[in-house]
Amino acid sequence: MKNQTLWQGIASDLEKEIVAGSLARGSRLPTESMLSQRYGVNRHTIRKALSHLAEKSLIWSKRGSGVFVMQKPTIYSMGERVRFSQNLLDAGRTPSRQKLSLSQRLATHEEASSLKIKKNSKVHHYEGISFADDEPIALFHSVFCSKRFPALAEYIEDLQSVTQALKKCGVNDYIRASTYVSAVAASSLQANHLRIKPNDPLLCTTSLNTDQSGTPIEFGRTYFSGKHVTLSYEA
Amino acid sequence: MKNQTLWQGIASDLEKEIVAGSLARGSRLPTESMLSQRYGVNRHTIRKALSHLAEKSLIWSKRGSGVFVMQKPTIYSMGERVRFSQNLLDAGRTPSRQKLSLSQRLATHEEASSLKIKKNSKVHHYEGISFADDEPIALFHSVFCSKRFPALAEYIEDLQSVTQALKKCGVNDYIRASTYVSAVAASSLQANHLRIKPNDPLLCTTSLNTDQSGTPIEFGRTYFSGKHVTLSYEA
DNA sequence: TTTAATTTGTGCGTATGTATT
DNA sequence: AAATACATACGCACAAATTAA
Repeated sequence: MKNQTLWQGIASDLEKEIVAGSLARGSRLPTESMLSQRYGVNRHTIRKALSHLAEKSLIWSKRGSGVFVMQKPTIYSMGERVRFSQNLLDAGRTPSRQKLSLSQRLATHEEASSLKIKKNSKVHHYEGISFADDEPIALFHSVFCSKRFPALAEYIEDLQSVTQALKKCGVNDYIRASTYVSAVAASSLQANHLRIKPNDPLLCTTSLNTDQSGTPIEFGRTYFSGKHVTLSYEA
Repeated sequence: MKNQTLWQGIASDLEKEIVAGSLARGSRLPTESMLSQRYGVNRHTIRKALSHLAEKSLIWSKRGSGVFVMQKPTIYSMGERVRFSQNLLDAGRTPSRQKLSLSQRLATHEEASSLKIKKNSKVHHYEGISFADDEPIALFHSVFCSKRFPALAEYIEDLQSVTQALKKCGVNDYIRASTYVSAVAASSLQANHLRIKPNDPLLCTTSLNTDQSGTPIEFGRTYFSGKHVTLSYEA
């Protein structure tokens, strides 16, 4: 480990602290000024080291706020009932969602056949970003039959929860009927939203939820950041 | 595209020149000093922009030499006769190889069964890096039956070519019998050799070459950098 | 609600080290 | 051996976002 530059030494030093746990996951690092004093180097040198750790997705920074240690990959359970918020709470994370769009449009062929509705039926299209502790971990978009759930959009808008909105529509429970998983590379747009790099691996799940009678309710795709999420298929 | 910082504007400017072709693939960029004069900014600002383009694998820099535009992905043909050098020459690239190791050891079960030799037979193990225009594009390792080719190692050492070394051993032609392709994430060691980031996608090919009579000659794996190589299966 | 302090981000200037030409 | 070109590092100043008073 000789012949290291200053920033390389500092970066590997901080990395050791992170993997050892003395810098806890999710915690805030000392400020750049603090670190530059501690190591006796210029702030730019600290920033170069931090930049390297950020590239490796070990930390992420927020202007005006601080630099934070990335959380461990989230284990996302894919059982019969898939509930975003509960999954994250179970993993000890704080869930939140950001709406990107919520509108009505005509169903695609794939959507119509999956939902078992007529082609060119109107559907609610809900699209957004899922966060865990302010870290984006997934992009989702799903469609619901407008005819069956006329007021769903308003409920989602108010409640910020698909599960709660569906309850308002009389659907007290829904079941994951099928899930397909594939691996794709992130587009630049997706990468931007998920704060990762383009072409980073994404887990793409295509899923269909039905009510208890087996009638399709929701069809959608979710792109999980491969760095942050591990899908789990345990019973 | 408003509200851009200086380095962002310069980076997107240079990126446009690269994709448009006015900065040719493989060519050298103006020096950082030149660019800082051209754009009327400090050299550090140029370096920040270049650093961003390097992260996107659009350019790469060599200390003391210059900054170069990355080559296009290499179309690597996987026809009946797979020849590393000829493939690259066909693609207009300059091929070279760097030996990492060349030694003898016992064949693994997989290698022995593929080469149709007895288990625990000795094999030549040849491992290295393939370059195109000084850019590493693949890691390879392959094994040959030591009993059949006793002097192969010396020939490879001298000739730096598997095809030529095999000719010295009396194999004037060999044929790709089978190729399996999968996608894996780069280990840190692989990433280091290929100048990419850990977990970047690699194309892993497992292949078996035989002579004209169908007798196995060479069994090996090659890990292509997904950024630089596209495998082609055209006839 | 407004203000002030804090913290990260951008940018310039300078100097020196190191590898290549 | 000398010039060139990228890499590292220090110091200063200000902008932009956040947070706390």
